[in-house]
Amino acid sequence: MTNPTHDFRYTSELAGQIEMAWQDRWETEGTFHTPNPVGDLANVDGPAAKNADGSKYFIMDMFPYPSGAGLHVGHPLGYIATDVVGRYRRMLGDNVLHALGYDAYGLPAELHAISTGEHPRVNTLANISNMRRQLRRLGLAHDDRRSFATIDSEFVRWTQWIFLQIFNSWYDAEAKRARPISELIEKLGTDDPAVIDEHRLAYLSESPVNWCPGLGTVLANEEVTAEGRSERGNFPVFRRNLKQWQMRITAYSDRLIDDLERVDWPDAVKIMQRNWIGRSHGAEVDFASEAGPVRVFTTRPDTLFGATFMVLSPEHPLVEALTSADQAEAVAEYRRIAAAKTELERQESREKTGVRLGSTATNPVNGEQIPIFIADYVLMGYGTGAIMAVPSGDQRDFEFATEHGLPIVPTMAEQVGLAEAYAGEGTIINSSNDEVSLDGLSVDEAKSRIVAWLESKSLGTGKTTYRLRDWLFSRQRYWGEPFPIVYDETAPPIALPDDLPAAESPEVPDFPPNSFAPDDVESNPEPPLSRNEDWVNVELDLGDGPKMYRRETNTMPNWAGSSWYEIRYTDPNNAELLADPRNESYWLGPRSEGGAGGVDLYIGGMEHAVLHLLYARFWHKVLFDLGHVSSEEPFQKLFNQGYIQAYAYTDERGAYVVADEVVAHEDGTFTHDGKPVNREYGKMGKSLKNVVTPDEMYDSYGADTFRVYEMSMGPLDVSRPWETRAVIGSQRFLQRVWRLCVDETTGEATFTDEPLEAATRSELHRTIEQVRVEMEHMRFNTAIARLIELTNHVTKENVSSREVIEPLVLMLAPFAPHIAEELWQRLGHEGGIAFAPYPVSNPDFIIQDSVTCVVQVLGKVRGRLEVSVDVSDEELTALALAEPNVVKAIDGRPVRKVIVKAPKLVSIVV
RNA sequence: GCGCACGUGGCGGAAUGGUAGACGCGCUGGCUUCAGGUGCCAGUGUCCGCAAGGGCGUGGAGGUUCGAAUCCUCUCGUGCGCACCA
Repeated sequence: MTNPTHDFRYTSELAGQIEMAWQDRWETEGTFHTPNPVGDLANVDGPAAKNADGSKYFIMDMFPYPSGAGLHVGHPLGYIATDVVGRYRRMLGDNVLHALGYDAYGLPAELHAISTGEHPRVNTLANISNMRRQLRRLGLAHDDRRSFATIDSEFVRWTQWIFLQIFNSWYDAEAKRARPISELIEKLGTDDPAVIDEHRLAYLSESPVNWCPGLGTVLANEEVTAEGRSERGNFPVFRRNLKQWQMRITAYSDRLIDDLERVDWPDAVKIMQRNWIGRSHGAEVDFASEAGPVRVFTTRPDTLFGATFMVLSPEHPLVEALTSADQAEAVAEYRRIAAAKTELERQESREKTGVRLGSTATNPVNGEQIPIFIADYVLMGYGTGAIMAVPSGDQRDFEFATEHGLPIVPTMAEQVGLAEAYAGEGTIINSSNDEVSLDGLSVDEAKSRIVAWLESKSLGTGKTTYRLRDWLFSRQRYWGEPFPIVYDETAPPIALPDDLPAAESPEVPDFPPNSFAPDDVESNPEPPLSRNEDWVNVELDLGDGPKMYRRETNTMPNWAGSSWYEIRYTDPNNAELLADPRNESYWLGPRSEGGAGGVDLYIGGMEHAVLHLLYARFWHKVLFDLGHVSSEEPFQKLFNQGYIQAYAYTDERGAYVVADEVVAHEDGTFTHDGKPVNREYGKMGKSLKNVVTPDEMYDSYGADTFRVYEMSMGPLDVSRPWETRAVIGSQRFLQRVWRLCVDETTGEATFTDEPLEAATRSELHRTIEQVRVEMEHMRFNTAIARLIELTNHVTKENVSSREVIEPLVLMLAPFAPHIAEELWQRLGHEGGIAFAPYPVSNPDFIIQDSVTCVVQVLGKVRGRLEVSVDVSDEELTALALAEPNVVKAIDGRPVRKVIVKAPKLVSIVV
């Protein structure tokens, strides 16, 4: 403290002392230990016990990956927000569950292990403890008894258990739910693996998968970017036929789409999930050909009469059989070129190239012989890999037809005369045969009529297809959950029974690199675990006496742990069950009949809109079907927080310079070391030299100031730039609040027991009312603005009555809990503020005897009147028309109309 | 190309169709200080004016309305998502 007269000022040093003292006290007293209905966490000593009968409220953050780089100021944004909500709900009397775990499997730890030779667990645990320290200093009200990491052997055990539940179940399409595989065995009357394994929700299959040599592993579709590269590391990805584990997420396509209606999520995320699943309704239609029926999928069966040719994907299995001798060479050449193109090249070229096969197919609705082509704009991976081409109704077909001189037959009145395809609504024309006519119908009517006709003639069926593919679930990594699967000499996978110790990762002494040159197409996946013969070969007694088995050597993707962790928070130490049903249903169960249930508030970034959030919903639904959870959805309400961005600066060579040392000039330019630099806006990162850490904020301002600043920067869901120099404003605010209670020179209490004057009391109750509304809508920036206004008001008026200071401190508590606890104690309260009741506004105290009335003339404000709130329309009109400035603005013109919204507005039209 | 957001002072951002710019940063002036910093007080959209007051202002152009940042149409720009999905 540099100023001797202000020994008791709320400085960063004092804030730090207060904050750490309260953090210790919360920990030793178990303040945030939340009671469970049953089990080891049922009884708590702390103050949370008094909320045990309150309404339950389960909040979650998207848990962090414990990266070695530690946290920057952007990371805690969501954690502070959930903490504010949690602390607010506790003060409302809710029983709040809030804890934080760590998503600890992942590639960075494995790469670090490879480069250092140190076991990834060592580095990961060190990172977790560093992150814990950084987060503890923030004062988050977490129940630390419920924290875990996905690498904990107890947690892994349950991840493996869930895998086996999925492995041992099948999807009953009629009942629209998963059922135990034993019921399928009973139903089919066989336990032959060749039959049964086909139906498992987790299954091994040889199919085209994404092979990424650069990472040395296969990847899920969701992990591959549109450019055909890995989301992590940006390495090229190749399609390869490999035998891998898959999860039958496609069985849940409809439920994953339909149940989006039952959750409170941002539309943007819902739309992304719907697009990703990509459901389209249409029909499959068979076109007769010399090689047998060629089946196509179409969403527009109503345009069948306009199908003037067919196009197969170059990889379509019937291509050879349908190729005539004189086209054989051209077809082979086209297929060769198509095969050599990467996915990206195929997508980039929009030219409608293609080759005639030389044979024809029969359009089933009119018997016409139409030519068959192959073209690479038709993809083998969607629908049936073959289309009927309707150039009048599909722009791609139109372009192809124009290119190759093929007939274009309009089937929509709206398309006639257009120089392009017409895909909208309208009236069908040119569409009839001897048995059925679609002419004059709308698109929807025509669709159902033609599908009915096709079905009656066995020429086609109504059909729904999806873009979603099954989830590729195995990885060739060391640092992931091992599969609880072994093999004997007869190939089919064998589940390790529950009572046998599940496979733990072997302690491998070294981690040889297992990736390949990024473009090495010839390379093959090679699971690191397979090199460890001692681990791979294991003697087990699975019922037929002790025998040697080989373990599955692939590991699970790092999405596994995050696909079910919400369940474990409810009962983290349960050794017998995933979670006791009484705990699970209390915290996650539906709040009302027919509800989907789930976490009450889940806050995290947009980047998981598809990946994590889709996988977690899928696993949760399987567990629901199998009776292990009472909730159908894992997350009832989702909120995407924005990101804290930062400026970075490059010098003339393009190298990043330390952002902290850059000087801004009045003309909008920036210099570093006197030399001009360029500013760019984006992420915070070590390599960009613009990282600001929470630790720096704790040192310079304290955790409370940092929390208030992050919450007051703007709406939570909007991204915005970090500005360290603006943090001071939040500190000034807290200093003013402090000064209301504590004399900066003597440290003595400054508040009094005097009652408030009516005007200030009115201000207070108005503020309480407004702040409550803002809190309910998570508009923390405006809630804080209201608190600052109240503080400034009482500071200016020199009011120091506890009647206003106490509610102010209470409302401040969710944002700045440490200073609030400290002041609450100084105000003479013993019990701590975390569970003190949130202030309630009394409308009787809100007085408003006069209000400013605005007088508009032709929409422009021309005068203001101080009037009583209950002024009558007539009175107000008279007052307004008499106001000198208004008279001047009317300028003698006749008044045509007066609109009065008493008491706030009069609008005069002349 | 398609879809969804979003464009407000020097900056971050406030505004149930009704006083545009709450709150904060910055800036200017003052007090405090040997000084720097911290703190406190006052001012701060822009143009004209000593003032009273007035003109112009929410990316741009139209429209609806007594009244539009807010609703509608078009347009420009930025961000995000999807992308030959039949």
